[in-house]
Amino acid sequence: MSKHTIIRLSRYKNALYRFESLGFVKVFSDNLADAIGVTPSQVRKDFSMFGLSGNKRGGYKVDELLAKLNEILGTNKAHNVIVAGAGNLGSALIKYKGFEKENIKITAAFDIDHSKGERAGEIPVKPFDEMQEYVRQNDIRVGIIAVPDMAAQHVADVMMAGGIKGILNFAPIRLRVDEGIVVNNVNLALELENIIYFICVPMGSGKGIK
Amino acid sequence: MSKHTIIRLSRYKNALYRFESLGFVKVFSDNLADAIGVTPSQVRKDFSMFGLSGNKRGGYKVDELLAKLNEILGTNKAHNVIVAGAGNLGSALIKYKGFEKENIKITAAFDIDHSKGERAGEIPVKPFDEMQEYVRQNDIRVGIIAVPDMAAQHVADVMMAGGIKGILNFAPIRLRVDEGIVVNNVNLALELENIIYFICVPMGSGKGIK
DNA sequence: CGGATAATGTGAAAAAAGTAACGAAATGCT
DNA sequence: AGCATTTCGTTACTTTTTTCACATTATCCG
Ligand SMILES: NC(=O)c1ccc[n+]([C@@H]2O[C@H](COP(=O)([O-])OP(=O)(O)OC[C@H]3O[C@@H](n4cnc5c(N)ncnc54)[C@H](O)[C@@H]3O)[C@@H](O)[C@H]2O)c1
Ligand SMILES: NC(=O)c1ccc[n+]([C@@H]2O[C@H](COP(=O)([O-])OP(=O)(O)OC[C@H]3O[C@@H](n4cnc5c(N)ncnc54)[C@H](O)[C@@H]3O)[C@@H](O)[C@H]2O)c1
Repeated sequence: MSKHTIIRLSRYKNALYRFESLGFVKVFSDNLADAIGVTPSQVRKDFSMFGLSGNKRGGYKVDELLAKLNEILGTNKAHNVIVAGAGNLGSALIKYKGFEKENIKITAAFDIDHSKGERAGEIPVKPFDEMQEYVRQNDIRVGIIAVPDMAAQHVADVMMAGGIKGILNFAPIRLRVDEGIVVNNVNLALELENIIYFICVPMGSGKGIK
Repeated sequence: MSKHTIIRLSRYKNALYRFESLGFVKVFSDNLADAIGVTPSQVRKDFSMFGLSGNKRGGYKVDELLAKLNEILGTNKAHNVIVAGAGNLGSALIKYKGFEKENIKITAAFDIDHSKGERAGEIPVKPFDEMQEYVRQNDIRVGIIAVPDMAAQHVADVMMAGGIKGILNFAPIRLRVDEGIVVNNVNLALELENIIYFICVPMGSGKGIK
């Protein structure tokens, strides 16, 4: 199943929560399409791929659809996540409350610098040495890498050794991982570069215009 | 030109810097392909779309290719960027040194909370009221949104009113923007959800397997 | 110097993703 | 109840993206 499809499912889900809080009890493919910026066909096709069906004229029932999407996406169950690196970015993530409403909970952070222990809110910042054992004991499946580039591969290796299956990586390098390990990279410099390219091109050199 | 192509160009560029620092003077499409995880054909096709050419047997000269990529991507010129919101995420961004090596500089941050002024390093945190004028006077073209969801659309509107053309948005909402404005969204909860889906599926319900 | 080789550049083929179109079924209205 | 209407679900089509394949040409080496 394509990654893009899954991303859209998450977006539908978020849109549905907004519709729900607005008092909607049913939605049409048009509504969802507008909400996330795709065509109604796309919505229906995405749904049909997962056997999500509505009523021929009544659209989709918001609560049912939400329940099914949460089940498909795994967001009906709680997921515990750890963070490696409690520096600038790591502490921002630790303090963020927004993950919990998606049923995702950061349970611990790990850093080689012990002094980071204090300043990161409620979530404990533990010594990095303890990470692998913590991961194993608590059956953690997802880890976030927020350490400097040079340390990222090593951290990934330790995560995998502990049994982690998915990594969200903020370091601007390509991690070498075992078969079956899922890695999503967030490269912010690259996002900015990308924006810069697209705002420069239209008035730009003439190169690169199709 | 496709966004994905541009992202790959940025990746090639990063890989090339690493090759350069390793002493490489020329590279082949194979090297670049391995480095960023695509096929050699893809590399050559990407390059050919921008008239980037190498030598039939000697590959590509690293320094020349880098110069051309930097020109195409706009990274040969410095770009000034502002941040709205100097909270957890905003301050992490402000303190990050990594953007400067891509010739991107955060010149100011803006927050409605004046007390944020102190704790954000060298870059000044100014009152949000001053943002629009600052953007205009300094000809800022790119803004980063790191304010709470509810404030994000308003911040985007002010940015656009000041003349900003590209937005990197961390708030988990879809911004409504004028024609021609480029928006890149970074939705971290969604990235985590996505990872969770893909690590759950293989052993999962059997649903959703193609 | 000339043939062997290795790597490019590109057009054609394949695959993937997205869009449109339309029959079928549920709803509401008279 | 019957009819008109609306919206789904699915199939067929279009567009985009990626991969393949190979002619072309620069380089190496005897
Ligand atoms: N801060 C940002 O806004 C930002 C933006 C883009 C990318 N990034 C990337 O995110 C990562 C983290 O950035 P940051 O600004 O938080 O850096 P930082 O230097 O503030 O924090 C890194 C933390 O990792 C810890 N650390 C170092 N080596 C470690 C190891 N082997 N094991 C465990 N912990 C270790 C350090 O003690 C430090 O606390 C970097 O790879 C950076 O390139 C950050
Ligand atoms: N912190 C994270 O790790 C994280 C993760 C995912 C998403 N996000 C998103 O990033 C955004 C920022 O998150 P955060 O954790 O830094 O929040 P935060 O609450 O720490 O910081 C938000 C800052 O924005 C300021 N602000 C509020 N309204 C404003 C306005 N109208 N104009 C200017 N400034 C204003 C506040 O004073 C505050 O300093 C949010 O949209 C959040 O959903 C953050």
